[in-house]
Amino acid sequence: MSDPALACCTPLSGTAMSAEQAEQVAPLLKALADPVRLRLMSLIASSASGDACVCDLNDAFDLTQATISHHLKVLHSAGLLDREKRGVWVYYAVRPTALRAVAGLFETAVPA
Amino acid sequence: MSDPALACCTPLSGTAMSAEQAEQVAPLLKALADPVRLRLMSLIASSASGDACVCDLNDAFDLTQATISHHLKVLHSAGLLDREKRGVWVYYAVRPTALRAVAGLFETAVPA
DNA sequence: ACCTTGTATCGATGCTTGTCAATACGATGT
DNA sequence: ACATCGTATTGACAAGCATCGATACAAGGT
Repeated sequence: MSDPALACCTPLSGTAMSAEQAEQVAPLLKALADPVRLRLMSLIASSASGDACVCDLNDAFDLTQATISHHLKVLHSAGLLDREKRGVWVYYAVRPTALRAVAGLFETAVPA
Repeated sequence: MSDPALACCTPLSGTAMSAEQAEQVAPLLKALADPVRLRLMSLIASSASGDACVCDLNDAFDLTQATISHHLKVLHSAGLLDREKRGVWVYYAVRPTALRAVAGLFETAVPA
């Protein structure tokens, strides 16, 4: 189980998805299905450099540092965020492949 | 709170999403973040008629009828499914607008 | 060596959730 | 009226989760 974010590419519509596919994608959605984690993803994704320092993320919320750290861990373990330590600070960046895997679910598959 | 599925249109990337937006979209993702509910959505969405009878959905899972009914209720309350009673049977159909609202989150916003 | 600062982990707590057995409701047929 | 069939609801239970305070770890600076 190296990369939890390999769930890919079968849209909801079209042909019914298998139970295995559902079990693979559901954890990604579960990781995203929290207001705080959604905002964390959004903050990181919309940052100019493409990544964000935990120190900045902490200030954006009215929550304990422990709680933010927990949410970042959830997103990281789901394969949605990359983690890189630079000196004392830790930077998180979104994994485009993981996000694309989820996006694939919602491709309407309707030409127009 | 007429339509819980009006959350719309600000992708994760681009500009950071507001706390209110996150609180609106998160319930939709939470409703989808379950393997059984994902398969239910997929089964319904991929059905030829566009909707599916509960009687058929029950047979597709190794779960109690009560459990399936519960999951359908979750999806319906989230605004992801429409419910229509035809005679003795109940048919569920996906709400395209709701699905599109979620899909909007993952639009890469990259032209190419 | 020590203290400081940034981040992660631990343990606890209260709330939510997935599942079931049992039961209720509602429509149809006899 | 009654029995039947499809679906929803209720109540209960175990498991999971978001949050916190406290603490640990790790890297730099003095």
